[in-house]
Amino acid sequence: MAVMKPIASLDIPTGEEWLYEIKYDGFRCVMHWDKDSIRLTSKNGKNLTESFPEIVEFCSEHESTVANFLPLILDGELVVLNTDYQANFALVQQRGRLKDSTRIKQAAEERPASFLAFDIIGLHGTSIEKEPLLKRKETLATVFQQIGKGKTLSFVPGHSNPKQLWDILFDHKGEGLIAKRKNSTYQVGKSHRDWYKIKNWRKLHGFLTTYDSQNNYFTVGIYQGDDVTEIGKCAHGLRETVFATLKELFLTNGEKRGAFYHLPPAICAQIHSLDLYKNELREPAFASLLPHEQPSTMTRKRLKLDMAMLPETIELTNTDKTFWPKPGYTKGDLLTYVREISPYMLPFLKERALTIIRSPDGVEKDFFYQKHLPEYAPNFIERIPAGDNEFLLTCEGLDSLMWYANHGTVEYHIPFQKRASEYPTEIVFDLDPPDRNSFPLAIEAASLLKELLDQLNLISFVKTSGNKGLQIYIPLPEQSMSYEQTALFTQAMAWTIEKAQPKSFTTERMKKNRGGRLYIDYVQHGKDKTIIAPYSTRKTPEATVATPLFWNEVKDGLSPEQFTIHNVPGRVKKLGCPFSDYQLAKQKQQTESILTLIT
DNA sequence: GGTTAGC
DNA sequence: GCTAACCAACGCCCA
DNA sequence: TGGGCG
Ligand SMILES: [Mn+2]
Ligand SMILES: [Mn+2]
Repeated sequence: MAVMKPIASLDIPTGEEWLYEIKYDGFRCVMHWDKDSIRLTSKNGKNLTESFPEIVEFCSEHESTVANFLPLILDGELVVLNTDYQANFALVQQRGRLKDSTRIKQAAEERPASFLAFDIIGLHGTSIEKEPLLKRKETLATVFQQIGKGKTLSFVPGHSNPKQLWDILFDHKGEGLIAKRKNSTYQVGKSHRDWYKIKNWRKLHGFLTTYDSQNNYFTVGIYQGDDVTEIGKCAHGLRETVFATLKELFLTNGEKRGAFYHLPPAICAQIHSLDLYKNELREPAFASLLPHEQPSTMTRKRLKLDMAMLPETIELTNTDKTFWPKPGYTKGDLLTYVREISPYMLPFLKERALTIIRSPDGVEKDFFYQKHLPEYAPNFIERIPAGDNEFLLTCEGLDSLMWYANHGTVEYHIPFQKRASEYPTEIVFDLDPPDRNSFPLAIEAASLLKELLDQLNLISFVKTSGNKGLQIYIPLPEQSMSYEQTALFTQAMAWTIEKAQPKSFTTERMKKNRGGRLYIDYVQHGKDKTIIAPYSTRKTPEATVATPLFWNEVKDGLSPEQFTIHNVPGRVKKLGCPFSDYQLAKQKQQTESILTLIT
């Protein structure tokens, strides 16, 4: 299926005539949607229909909503989304390779794909390629008004402010932007000057070790300790004269082995790349040569920081300082973690007054709680007045999060209500075993609680606290219950659990009276109480994270130490965020059963 | 981590 | 100019 | 009222 292809560009074209879209990393795909017939075709003509049954199923179910438009042709990107702004190419690629329909079905269940439509080129069976882009976008919007909101099939909106869009994209570490001329027609191929792609390149540092005279590629290496590791091969991006000089250098001074010419680490370069996947750079290209830099500085550690794309809004200090001595994680690792996890974590921090724990010299050194913003804090942190010329802490975006992390914040605690609201946004059960060894008690209690909540038809979520226990969330619709009501419910449930297994569970507050039993901390849910935020790091020796779980993970073998700043970002990308449907559940939650129970 | 009193 | 000291929460419960 | 608790 021949499609209109964007032309690579290093900078964003600006002006009134341009419309901007998020670029997603997936399969470029055209959807032919006719009555009782959905066909997905890649840009190379490959039929993808069988590989993405969830898309086909969604369309079939919603066919009646678009009956008036059929047959229609949508152009878009077939993706597996990590977040609204970042797609997971590795996963969509794996999906495309699956042959067995059972395995395809399973993958569609675990990580469902989305078709993100950015253009419509056929309507009522006739081509509308000659209509201007803005008109096609309007048509597309009309079609999607009928289909409705949904994750499986959605609409990529155009934006007029590229700076704003780039900021969002940067915060989410998205793939890039597409700039499209508003009045342009749809022209297959690349012979146009109307669509440009601007990628969100990571800029990393390495040295060149080998020249391959067969294909003109240079191998990029870095130091890993004293050893040199190769991370990719690079040919494009240099001016012709520079490239020729570089080639000549390798040919004359390099040690020849077959078609290869080797040099010891000396020539340094800045490289553009989309990502590092399995120690291999994706789409690397030269940005520039760095004649004044030392190859000894091009280390694995520096690569990690380069790939993290930490915001440059504030100066990030002491990135080498050890914060978790036991596993050897540094402040740089903390900053990298919060940067990576922010799209998943920020929704739970926004619009709430925070209580943080800071431990500026690492988790084994002095720490303190903080609820008020110091006067010297940057202006981009929103201030909630709290009398006495004091202001409560807020965290509305990545820049704020980075500022907190740079100040040695290792824990983020949040209240159950948003600022300027009296109503809890969720009910949370806090299950505290006496120690890590008793974590199985938390698994037991959580499973029991889950059964009870299921019987009440309540949607619940579970996370590790990152310390010793588990916490169970019941999202509530806006202003649906008061704290007085939720208190009655948490107390009733706590007593039910305690009564069910009094030898294992207790609501006794005094530690000395608990006798090795798990504490059902129902007091912890209330106004002005706080709970550790999802994905917050913890001040534990192992650098554990308060980690959202899938309910089917709550079983023997689960333990809090399995989830650390080292592996949680990867876990969330691979498995998805178990709390991704939290907002949806909040809307759908039926609280009648709770209200009945407490009256 | 940032600020400030004291040397 | 440097170092050291100082500062950075709070509400509820019950003996 | 202050120590325990989170
Ligand atoms: Mn607790
Ligand atoms: Mn310090």
